[in-house]
Amino acid sequence: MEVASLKLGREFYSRDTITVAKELLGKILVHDVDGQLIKGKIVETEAYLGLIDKAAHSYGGKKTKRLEAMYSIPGTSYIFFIYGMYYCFNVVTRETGIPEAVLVRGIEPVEGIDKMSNNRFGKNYEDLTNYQKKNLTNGPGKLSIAFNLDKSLDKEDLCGNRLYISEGEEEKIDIVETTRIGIDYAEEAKDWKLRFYIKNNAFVSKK
DNA sequence: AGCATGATATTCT
DNA sequence: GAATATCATGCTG
Repeated sequence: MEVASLKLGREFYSRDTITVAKELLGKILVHDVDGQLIKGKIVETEAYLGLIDKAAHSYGGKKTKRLEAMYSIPGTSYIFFIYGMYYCFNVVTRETGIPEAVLVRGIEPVEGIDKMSNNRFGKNYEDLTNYQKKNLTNGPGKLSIAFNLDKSLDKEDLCGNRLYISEGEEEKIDIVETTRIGIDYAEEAKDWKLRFYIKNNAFVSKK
């Protein structure tokens, strides 16, 4: 039985990107893979501010085939391929046509943990080493493998039934604000504090 | 523990 | 042809 009210709607995504990045912390990412649900709590995000942000792919309003998702309606997924090996999952924000997004960098497994561990390491969770358990979903490339996220889910509507985000538990979340990862080339933008994570959470990629 | 390196392919110049 | 919003591995000490 579906509890539709728990799913985040268009109005959640069509707001200021920094607000969305912070409020995504503690929410639950859900991927329905042929009826089998993979769920995890979002614990780390980064905001990418399109036009003015040299770290963003869409800096200056650049438009290419790969960036189509960023110019789509808020609540669209933007999944890009990087370093010849990994996918990164983003959530498009703001009004349609403003190319801003939030990168999800860390997730704490909630449901379907054996599916995640098989996607990552080819075995069930109980057979993982402690090192593997710790590294299951603590990074953008890693969580994409665990959640089966790839190019086929680029431009997917997160207000649909295949891939979406739900409300988490009612809880007080202690947010740390700091600089983003892997964008040393971005000049002044590399010092902007646009990375947000839940304090003391084990699935944050980097303190 | 922390650092250096290599893997790998799509995208854009 | 170069760069890349990363990760795993294999050193080092």
